Amino acid sequence: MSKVKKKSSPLHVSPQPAPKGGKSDRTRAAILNAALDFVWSHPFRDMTVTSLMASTSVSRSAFYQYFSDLHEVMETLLTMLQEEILTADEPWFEGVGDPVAQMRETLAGLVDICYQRGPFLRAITDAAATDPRLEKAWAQFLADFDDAGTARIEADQKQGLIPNFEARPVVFALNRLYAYTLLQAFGQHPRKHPGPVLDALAQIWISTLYGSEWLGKESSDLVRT
Amino acid sequence: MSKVKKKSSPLHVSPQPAPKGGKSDRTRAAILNAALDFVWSHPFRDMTVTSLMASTSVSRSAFYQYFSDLHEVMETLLTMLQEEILTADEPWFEGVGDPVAQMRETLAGLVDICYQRGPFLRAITDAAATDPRLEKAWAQFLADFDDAGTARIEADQKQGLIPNFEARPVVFALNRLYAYTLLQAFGQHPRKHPGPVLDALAQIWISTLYGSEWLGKESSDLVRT
DNA sequence: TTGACAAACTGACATAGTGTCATTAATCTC
DNA sequence: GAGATTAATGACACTATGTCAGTTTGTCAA
Repeated sequence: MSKVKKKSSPLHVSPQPAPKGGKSDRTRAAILNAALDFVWSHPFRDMTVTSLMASTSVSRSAFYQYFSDLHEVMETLLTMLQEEILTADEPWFEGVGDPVAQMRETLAGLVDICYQRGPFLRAITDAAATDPRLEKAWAQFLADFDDAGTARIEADQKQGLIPNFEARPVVFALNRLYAYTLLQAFGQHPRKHPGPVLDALAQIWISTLYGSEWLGKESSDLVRT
Repeated sequence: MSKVKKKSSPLHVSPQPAPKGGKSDRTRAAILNAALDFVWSHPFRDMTVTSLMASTSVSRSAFYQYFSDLHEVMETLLTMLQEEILTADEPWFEGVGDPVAQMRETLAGLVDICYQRGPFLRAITDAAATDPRLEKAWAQFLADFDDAGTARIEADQKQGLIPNFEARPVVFALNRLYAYTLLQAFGQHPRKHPGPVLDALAQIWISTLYGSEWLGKESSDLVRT
């Protein structure tokens, strides 16, 4: 199940250095990297086409041959993040074994990614506030988790592992819990420590779904700080 | 404890029609109302000073005698919302009686307000993404709830009503759960039905803090739909 | 009623950022 | 190396912002 994927640089994904297709888009990659660099230490609202292209070797107008605007850049980066997340281990969403152990592992993995990518994630949601397309893409990103989580819970309910409540609204709320807690904890420097954040999230998910009797051991050692 | 406050119009707060101080700011009120009207049916990103002032009887430049920019308008409205919320009943945050019953009541009250003000709340957070001052104000708004919730939980822990975990990170997460679930459920037309949303939130809060044995009756009848 | 002072408002301007386009420069192919 | 295709550029038009000098409106004392 787990494809081993080489972890990319802590600062930013290196976007297709020698891509497929017809175009030899070194400039495109430079723009994406410039955006990642920028967003690591500045809020998205301060990003302009001018400031972005200043850190490349080409002129401002070249930007428009690769992207129609800044939001399209962010949308591209969101897609990359999505791939990174989908490649990671998420046993709870698919597995059929011990749900509590799988839940801990899944939560820890997502916390780890969001800790690494915090400011960048933050930039995506900030950007989504000013663009309908990106807003939709972000909403869809969350909605996919809603579907997967609902499916898993309904399966566990059939097995009697989880009491019979209406799964979808609970998953909706738990996913917003997840996304926006991580966003606010890790989206800005200085980031909070991931340990206590993970503990809190695991506690809430597990006691809501499986009952507080499962809350034995701390899980913060599953994430590298 | 509960001051009875007349409920303002479902569409928008009527901002100080005959205020204190020196200025006879009818125009100021007109601007605030125009902003509320606008934001009820359009995303904040489409709001411009021109479009706002078009629905008043004065010119665009008059705007700048009352507010330095659009974000300051939103900040003013956030303050009003804050007052509305602080005036509402929130027995859980202050009370000392039966915590589960108080929790349900508090949650129901907040769900109700957020349902009424959904698109407006949404506009505030969208606007916060593009302005440091407003961003800070919104963060402080949430932080106040973090403090109040932490205090209540620590008190209940001393009484043995809640197990001894570290309260602050859990409250932080639960408040993000709360805020962003309501925001995404009610922030856009068509809004979700408040009933299932409240049920999900109550279930998560109560089973996390007091244990799932308290999850007897549905609480959705506490909110008017 | 008039004059004078302040408050409220306005039109015109300077600025910043966006997105487009005709043109030039670079690179590849034969 | 000539021609063709791709990449990059500078100049322009446009939108929205925020400022300011100046005009209108309202109030009140003489």
